[in-house]
Amino acid sequence: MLASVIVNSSKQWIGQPLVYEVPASLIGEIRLGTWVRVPIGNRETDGVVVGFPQESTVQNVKVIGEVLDPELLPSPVVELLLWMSEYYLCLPGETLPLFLPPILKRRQCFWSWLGGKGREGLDPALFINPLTFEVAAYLSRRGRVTQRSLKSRWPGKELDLALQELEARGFVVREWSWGSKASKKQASSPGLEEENLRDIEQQVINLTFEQRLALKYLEIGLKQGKGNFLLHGITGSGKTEVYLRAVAAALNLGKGVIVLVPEHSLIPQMAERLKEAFGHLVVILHGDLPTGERTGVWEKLRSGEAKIVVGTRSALFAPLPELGLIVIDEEHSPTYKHEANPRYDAREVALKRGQLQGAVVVLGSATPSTEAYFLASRGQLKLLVLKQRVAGGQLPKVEIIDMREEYLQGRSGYLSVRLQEEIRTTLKRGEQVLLFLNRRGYAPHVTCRCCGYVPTCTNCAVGLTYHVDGKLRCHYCGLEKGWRGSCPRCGGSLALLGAGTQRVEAEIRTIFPEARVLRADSDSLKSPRRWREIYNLFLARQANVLIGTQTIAKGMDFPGVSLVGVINADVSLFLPDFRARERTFQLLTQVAGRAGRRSREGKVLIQTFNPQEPAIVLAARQDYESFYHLEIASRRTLRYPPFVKLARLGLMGLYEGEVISAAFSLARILKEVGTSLEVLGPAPAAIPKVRGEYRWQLTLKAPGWQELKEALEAGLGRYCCPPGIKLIKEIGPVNLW
DNA sequence: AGCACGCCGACT
DNA sequence: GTCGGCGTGCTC
Repeated sequence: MLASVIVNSSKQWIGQPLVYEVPASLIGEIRLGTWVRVPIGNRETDGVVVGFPQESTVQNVKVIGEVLDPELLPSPVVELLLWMSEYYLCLPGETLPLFLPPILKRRQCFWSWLGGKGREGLDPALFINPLTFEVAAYLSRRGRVTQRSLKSRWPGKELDLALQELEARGFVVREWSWGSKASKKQASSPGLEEENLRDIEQQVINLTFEQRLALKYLEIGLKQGKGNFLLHGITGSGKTEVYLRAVAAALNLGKGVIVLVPEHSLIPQMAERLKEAFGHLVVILHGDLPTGERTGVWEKLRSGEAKIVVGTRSALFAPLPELGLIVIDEEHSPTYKHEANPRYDAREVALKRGQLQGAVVVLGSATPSTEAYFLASRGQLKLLVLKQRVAGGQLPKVEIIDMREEYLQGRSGYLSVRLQEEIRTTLKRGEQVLLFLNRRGYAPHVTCRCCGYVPTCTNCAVGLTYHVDGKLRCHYCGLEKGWRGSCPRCGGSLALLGAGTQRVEAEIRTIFPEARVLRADSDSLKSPRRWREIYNLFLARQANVLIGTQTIAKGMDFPGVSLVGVINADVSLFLPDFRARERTFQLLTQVAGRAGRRSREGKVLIQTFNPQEPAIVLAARQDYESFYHLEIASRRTLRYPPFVKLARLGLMGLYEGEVISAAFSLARILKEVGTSLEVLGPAPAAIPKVRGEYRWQLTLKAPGWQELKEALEAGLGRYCCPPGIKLIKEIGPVNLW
């Protein structure tokens, strides 16, 4: 019997699994996901079993030495690992780390005596092997002994045979557990507080009709162990209540739950809601947890001590052996795409994991991705709709402000007269204002008035942004440059153009000196603690104006806010990305949803130079369906997802000429192999140079994943990547490159 | 990690 | 001509 094993070579996992022989003594002990000790070269290391090939082309197949843990990973999780490696074109050894904690802790193997009291009842003649009697006598005295101690007492192969004989005849049983402390048998009750569950049950009365209907579908799915759903609920419609009730239903079936949120800052509020209901069954998992903590959480989930994990996309790989439900909140968020190998999409992986483990998958959003809504229209996701706002909250009044007119009237600031008026009256009423701007820093464009010189980053070939501390910064690599105010080329004066969060903050402080202003962007939020501080200050009304970027657009619930201003709705609209309009629509809809979440009527002002743009007009009307129909028509016409499957091949290197010629020769090969493959490019990447490396790209279109993969395999098989060039393979790219 | 192989520069 | 620097790649 053979096993393929992902082997650890020092700190790295070898990409391609290696084939070993399973010794007769370990057959039955080894399955998918077993952690084993194996020989490699002239030494030993550990590895994870990921398959059982029939044959091997390798001559000197070595033999697996020892089982370190029979079930490090649940089998379906190993299947998921292999599927991901194939789907995203990477090696299993690259995928494995996603599924493992930073420190692998070994469980101990124990042998427990079952066969009656003392050695009196034991007859040496009962056993074939003479050692067996001795071992039996020893075990019957001690009751429970680690394998390690038996090995030290009886070194050599004989012991294994003795234990095998005892196990086969039911005298002893093998157990795996942590440490040497006496077995703490508690696996019976999941530890769920009955009272809390009852609370949850009672809350069903307070659900709206739509929420109850959605829940009903989810419960049916949970009972059947299958079903994929798109929960389309406008902001404030109570998606979270539906999630909570579905979680309770999954727990009642003895199953675990994974809840994903798009970013860090959103974990606490989701976790708090879940902890209120399910207490210590809830754990948090994300990339920035300290190593030890991450390992602890991972163990709790694996052992069943914890059953609900809340986290960012990496929490999708939590080792839950019994999985009932996966929730992906704010499903449309681009953060669900991983930007390193393996370049997976958490939404796709969640659907696959659900299928492999018999779990229900719920994608939730107020503004679903075009792809998800399309799947729903095809019946591949069951659409659940929440159109009503709960607790009498009203949709805000949205007003679009045409900034072209402002400028025609000779105004030069970044706050329109109308927005200033509204800020003034809002502050007078003692209410709060949220200002949204997608750019940090002070001025994103710096240009010489005389010769047109633009200070750029030497590493990244992008323009530098001026910051209030008097420095020019690159927003890609963080490079800082001093500022002299004059052009280094002609000595002319440099103009500061465009507005970032700092500039808007300055403008607010000038116009409203009495306002208490807070700024929330990645400059002011260096640490998650700082974000928490700002959040709490604003919530406690210690400030009345909050200016921010992305982070404040998502999920934040400030009851005191009655005015939301979008400074420049156009920034994201004209990016060279087929999803630019969708992003703009989503962003504006989410931002608008921040106003008037409670009973107070809210107002939203959107400043734009494109007041007719459908993404803006329809966001203002909170009209998702109309936007979707426009968008899906455009995707069909232009042949973009979901009508085709995309891939991106990125080439990086220190010398531009080499990168370009590599890109062209790769393109030529792909054009030759492609029957159903459409090759776009080569073209320089959107950011053509990052951290000193030049980047070119090819975009590939195919009818589906299968065709894409076949063409890529054929093409890349014939392509020899020159030294000094890095090739990045990405299936289903989501972000600009 | 270890170990082989391999391709350049300094030596006998 | 050979010896040996350590960069790169392989380990079933």
